[in-house]
Amino acid sequence: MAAKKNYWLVKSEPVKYSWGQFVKDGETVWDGVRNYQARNNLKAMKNGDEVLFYHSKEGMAVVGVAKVSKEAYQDPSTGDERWVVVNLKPAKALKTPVTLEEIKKDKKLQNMKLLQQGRLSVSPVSEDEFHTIVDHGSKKS
DNA sequence: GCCAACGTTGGC
DNA sequence: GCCAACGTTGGC
Repeated sequence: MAAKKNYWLVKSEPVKYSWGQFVKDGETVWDGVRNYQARNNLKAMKNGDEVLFYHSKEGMAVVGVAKVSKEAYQDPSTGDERWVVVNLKPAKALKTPVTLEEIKKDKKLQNMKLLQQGRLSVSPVSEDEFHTIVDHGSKKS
């Protein structure tokens, strides 16, 4: 076991699907991804991988951490075989949301895909970046 | 609400 | 296979 764990970041517009709703649901199917890069990232997710949950537009902050509870499978919301989904479960909420502004200010986070490619909805995060963010989120600001 | 950036599509 | 047009996303 103990294959190396990977880290990711997914975004959602809170208007559409918020962290609060996610926690209430207990588990969700991450569907609606219609972008190849994002799709490839979904496919690379493994059970137990940790995923930063980011609110785009309204909020613009990482608000919690989720875990992959089911690896990629065919998107049930479309017959198109190209698209896949994963299941995610909330792992823990961040005490303080880590805002985009804060991420931009942190030297260690300058290489994040989030900053380089703002529009990508599922992106890889390095272990360092992951821990840095969770660190920010566990502090009172 | 606006605008810029990017990805995707379709015509050639 | 290339490139222009279009649509969508997301920050401000």
